Amino acid sequence: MSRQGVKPAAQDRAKKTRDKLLAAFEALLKEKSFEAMSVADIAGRAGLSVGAVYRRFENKDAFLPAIFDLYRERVEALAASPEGQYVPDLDAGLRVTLRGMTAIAWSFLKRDGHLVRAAHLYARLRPDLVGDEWEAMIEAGVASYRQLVDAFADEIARPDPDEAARVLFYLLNTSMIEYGLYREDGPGAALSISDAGFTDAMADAMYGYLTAPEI
Amino acid sequence: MSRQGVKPAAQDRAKKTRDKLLAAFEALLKEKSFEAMSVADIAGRAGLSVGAVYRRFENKDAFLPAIFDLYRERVEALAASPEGQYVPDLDAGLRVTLRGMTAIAWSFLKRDGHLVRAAHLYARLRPDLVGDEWEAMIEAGVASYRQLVDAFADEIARPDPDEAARVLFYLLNTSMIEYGLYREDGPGAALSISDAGFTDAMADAMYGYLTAPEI
Amino acid sequence: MSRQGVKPAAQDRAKKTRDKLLAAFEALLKEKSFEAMSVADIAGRAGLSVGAVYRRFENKDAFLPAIFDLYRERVEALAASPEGQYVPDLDAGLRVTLRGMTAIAWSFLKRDGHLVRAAHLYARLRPDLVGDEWEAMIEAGVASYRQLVDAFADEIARPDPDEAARVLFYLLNTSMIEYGLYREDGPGAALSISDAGFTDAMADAMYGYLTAPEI
Amino acid sequence: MSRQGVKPAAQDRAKKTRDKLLAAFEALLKEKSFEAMSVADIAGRAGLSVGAVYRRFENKDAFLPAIFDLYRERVEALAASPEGQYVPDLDAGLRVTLRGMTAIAWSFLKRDGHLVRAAHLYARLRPDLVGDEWEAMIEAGVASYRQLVDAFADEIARPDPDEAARVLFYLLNTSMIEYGLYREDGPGAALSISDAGFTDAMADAMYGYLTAPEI
DNA sequence: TATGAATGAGGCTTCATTCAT
DNA sequence: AATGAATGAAGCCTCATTCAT
Repeated sequence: MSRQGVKPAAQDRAKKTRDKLLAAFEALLKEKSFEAMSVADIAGRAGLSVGAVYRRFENKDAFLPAIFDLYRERVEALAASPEGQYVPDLDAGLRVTLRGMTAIAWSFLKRDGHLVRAAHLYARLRPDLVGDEWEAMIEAGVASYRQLVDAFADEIARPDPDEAARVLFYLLNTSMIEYGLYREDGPGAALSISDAGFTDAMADAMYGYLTAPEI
Repeated sequence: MSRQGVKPAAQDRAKKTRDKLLAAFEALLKEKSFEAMSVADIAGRAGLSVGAVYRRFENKDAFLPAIFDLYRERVEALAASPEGQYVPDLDAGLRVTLRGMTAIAWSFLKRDGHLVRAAHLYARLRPDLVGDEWEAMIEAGVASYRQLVDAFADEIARPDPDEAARVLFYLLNTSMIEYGLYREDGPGAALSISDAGFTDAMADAMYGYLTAPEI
Repeated sequence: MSRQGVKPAAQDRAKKTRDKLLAAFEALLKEKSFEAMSVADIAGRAGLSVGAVYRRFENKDAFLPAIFDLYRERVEALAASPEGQYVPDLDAGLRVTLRGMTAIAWSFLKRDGHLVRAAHLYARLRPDLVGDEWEAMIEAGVASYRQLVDAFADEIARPDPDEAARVLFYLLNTSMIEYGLYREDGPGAALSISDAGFTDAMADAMYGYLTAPEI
Repeated sequence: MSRQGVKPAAQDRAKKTRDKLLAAFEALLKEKSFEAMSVADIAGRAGLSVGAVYRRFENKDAFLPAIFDLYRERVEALAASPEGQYVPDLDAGLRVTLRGMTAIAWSFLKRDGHLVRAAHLYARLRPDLVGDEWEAMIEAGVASYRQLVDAFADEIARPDPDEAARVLFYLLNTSMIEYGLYREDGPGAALSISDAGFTDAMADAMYGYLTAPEI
């Protein structure tokens, strides 16, 4: 029987196995780092055997790209959800809108931070394996910031809206993640501030960047 | 007074060995991650045997705190050097001063980024071993920002100067490091911008944070 | 009922491997001490890889309790065999019966002395790991001596039959083992005597203990 | 300067160093087994350097014979002391005399058991290194028992006095050591008896052996 | 001569991967 | 297809011994 001729039932089963493995992998990601996790761990958590893992994944490293798949999936789910609709509220103004955005980003981090953490970590530790997984995510993010920049063009002093959107994307991600994921284990430990105070401060920084007049 | 029962000559040799090991360790840190580095690697790079490593370091993990020692050492060296003297130039104003600071931070990153990278990475991966290494560094950094905040109190809208200094410390570190160390392997890939453009943008964000009026 | 989720075939294989390892371990025990034996030795002797050892035994020390398992197994096999049936022969009398017992113990030592040696050695060297392995063996042994003490109550002068059985157990074990296992390497070197002469002498000592009148 | 020409002062120093090492070795023997003890341990305990150890002892194993030297030394000291004079008291009789002997042996074990333990252990574990250290000790011991056998020839039924003395030596050593040194970690755990009860029981066993009539 | 630093073989253990069933 | 047993390279660490100072 040809490869294409795999029966739907078999395909279903194969997919179900893969999903079980990915779910197990994600669950473990909440508990330990990728290195600290053995293939047997993943298999066991999925209720499968080690051999089954190697039927679905070429090797352990093949799980790393899955981090980005899951990450993207959650971002898209957020974007599609009502919660994620930060429609630029022109009446409220840029600053308030930015505060709304940082608050949403914060809640995303609280929920799916393990994926964000893993994505950032392995982009650093194994850049070769991560490859261009970032690009699609970045471009999607930048595009949505571009909408915001365009919507509030009046308030914004930056001459290049694309660059502004990119800096915005960079600043939001960077500033939120460090504190949201590693508060006590890095520069975030300097802060003694409430969560809302923090997200507002970051929004203000972005606001300041966007509205600072040319020197 | 010399260490009990250890002759000065022996002490010298011991120190020289330790220094060789630390130099080898730091060199390897530029090439690979701590996990990817074996004790034999460190010994070989230092021109020593494995046993010599274990005479100076209790175990492999004992090298991790050394990352912070080296980091601190370099920060102090910078602070003591003419280059590191960003005396608040009251005439130039806050914004220009901040740009000067981000530029200095940038050059530090270009030179000693491997230490910064390692410090951030292992603060995340091995928080237990890193302990309170951050604290002293953080407090020193915050203190110097506090001077700046006080010097430019007129321009600054934030009501709490200590909090402002802390957010400043956090923002500077976070925003510079991500781009300086991982440009292509994270959100930094969104940016297509010159180095100076980047450091200025980050300075502007900090400026914006400091000067944004209360809502 | 089979172990959860483990097919009988796999179970068989697993057991076979464990048995191979134990056989190899026992064989090595005849040649060298536990410390002198590496895990690779055991694996090699069993025709297996090092990893296979660690699938069946948590670590090298986990082999130590096996010494006692094997020991017990052999004692039980002896007790179940015709040779091991030293039914108290009331007509022959206590002294002759004791001589029969020491002779049986002697032949056991000649056959399974390596286990006895290892058991005694590691009970001394690693008492923590041996734990209460002795207890069951001791109580079983004491119980069988108690039968003998009761059977020959007429001939025996000791007032407390339980204590008598315990001293008997102690004396038999102690006196036989030293000479049987280490003849030339300890106090046993003092003796120049035939095997039968030795076992008879030990039996006489036990007889003397049992029959000595109260002072 | 020729080897013989070593000055007395230097010889003194050499001897003092050796003595310090032996004292340290013996002290460590009370705490841990020979294998568990490193050369650095011995040197450190003696307040000397590792190199100094290797100047006095060819290698670590060269300490093993010292166990027997110390053992012998203590036995001789006991024999020379008033306490050790178990002059056969003909009036008291053989059985009482034997009880006196086991009591003396017991007190020796309580004091110098660490040497006895080590001697027995390494005679087993390293018979090659121990060589004929036992012989002199054995012959000395046997000789003293021979005196006793001769003194009480009337009470003793054994036809061969030399053999009797040898069995006596063997039984005393063997039966006392096991209980005195390893009570809980071997057959001795079977006994629940007072110290005096134990030594008396062993004496009775020896008495029984000596007085049992020929069959 | 003494010190203690350096050596390096060898032991234990882990775990990604392969393979027999 | 699935299972889980087996493999074996590779890493960490110890410590007897040697050697530079």
